[in-house]
Amino acid sequence: MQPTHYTDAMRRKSFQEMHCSVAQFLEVGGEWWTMLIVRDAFFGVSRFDDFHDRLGISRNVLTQRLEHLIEHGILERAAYQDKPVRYDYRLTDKGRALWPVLNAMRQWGDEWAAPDGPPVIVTHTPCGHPTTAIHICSACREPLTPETLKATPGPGARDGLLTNLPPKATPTA
Amino acid sequence: MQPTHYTDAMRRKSFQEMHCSVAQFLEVGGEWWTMLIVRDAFFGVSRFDDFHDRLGISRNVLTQRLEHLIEHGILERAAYQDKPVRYDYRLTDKGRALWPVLNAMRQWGDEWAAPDGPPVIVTHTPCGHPTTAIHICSACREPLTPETLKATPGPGARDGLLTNLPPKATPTA
DNA sequence: CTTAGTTAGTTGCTTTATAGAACTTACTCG
DNA sequence: CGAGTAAGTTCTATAAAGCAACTAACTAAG
Repeated sequence: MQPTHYTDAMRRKSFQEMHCSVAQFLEVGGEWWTMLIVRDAFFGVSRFDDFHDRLGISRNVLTQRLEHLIEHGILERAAYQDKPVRYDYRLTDKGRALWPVLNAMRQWGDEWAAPDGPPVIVTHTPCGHPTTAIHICSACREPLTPETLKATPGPGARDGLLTNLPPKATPTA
Repeated sequence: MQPTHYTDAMRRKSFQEMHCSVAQFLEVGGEWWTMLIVRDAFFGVSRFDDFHDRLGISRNVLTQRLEHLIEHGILERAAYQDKPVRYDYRLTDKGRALWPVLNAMRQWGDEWAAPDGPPVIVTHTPCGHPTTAIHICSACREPLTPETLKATPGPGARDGLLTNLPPKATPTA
C-alpha cells in the first residue's frame, strides 16, 4: 500500500527534550566531525583553513559545525585582524570542560582500537610520567566501576529514563 | 561554471585512517543515536522494541545501529527463545569499557546543560555517597587537568596529528 | 478456528545532511 | 598587474535519517 502523506518536516530528531545529560552532551557534541574539531582546538588549532586542512572536512560542513559550537558556547570567535576581518576560534571554559570526555574517548580507543599502539602519549608534567586518567569516587576516592554504582532520579528527572525499565535492569549510567 | 563531473560515490567519510584514538572511538560510537543505545544497554535494556520505545528511534536506523555495534564488538546477540528465534542485545567487555566515556558525557551535561538539576544521581554503593568521577594521574594520583599535560607521538603515531600544528599550539589531548 | 497481540525486522518514500569542487570577496605581496 | 591567502558561500550528487506501512512467525484469547 502507498504511504499516506507527509505533512510535517522530517528533520533529524533532537535529543534536547530527553531530560538526560548524555543526550544534552550529544546535542552539542554528538554530530559527525564535532569532537574532532574540539580535539584540534585542544591541540591549539584555531583557524578555518587549519581545521579544514588537518581534518579533510568539507568547507560547508566545517562552517556549520563551527557555528553550532559557537551557538552552544563551546567556541568563541576572536578577531585577529581587520580588513578583512579574520577570526580565531578558541575554546571557552565550557569547551575546555569537554576535556574529560575527549580523554575518555582517547583512552578507550588506545585500549580497544589501536593495533599499532597509542598514536599519542600523554605526559603529566608535574610528575613527569606518562599518564592515563583513573576515575575515582569524589566521596571516598576509591576507583569507580559501573557495577559499584546505582542510578536514582535527580531534581531534573522526568518520566521515562529510569522508569519503564525491564525488570532485571541494573541502572549504572 | 558547471561543476565537472561526479564519478566517485560520495559516502560519508570514515575516521579510521586518521591514526587518532579519538577518531577510532568516533568510528564506533560517534554516529547519531549510538551512544544513547549504549546508555540504555547500561540501564539493562536489551531488546529491539524496548530500545525503540524508549528512544523513539526509527526502526530501520535502530537495526543499522545494532548491527554496527555488533560488528565492532560493543554488543553481542544472545537468543533468549527459539521459534521464532529472538535475541537480547548485551554489552561485551569492550562495550562496558565505554562507561568512562558515557560518564564523562553525563557529568559534562549535568554541569553545563542541566538547568533543572541533574536528571540522574549516581550513588557509589561501597561508600554509600552520591558521587562524581574525579580524574587522577595513574602515576602520581594527583587530579588531571589539560594544562598539566603534554602530548607526544606514540608507537601508533603517523604524520599529521601532532605535526603541522600552528606555532603557538599546546597539545593536551 | 479465527482474531488479536507480540516481537523483530524490512520496504518504500520523503526530507535532511554530507562530500566535493568551483566560485566569491577582500585583502597582501612582489 | 597578477598571484597568493583566508574564510566562506554556492552548486550538485549521493548518503543518511524519519515515518509509516507491511511481513513473518509465532502465542493467547474467545
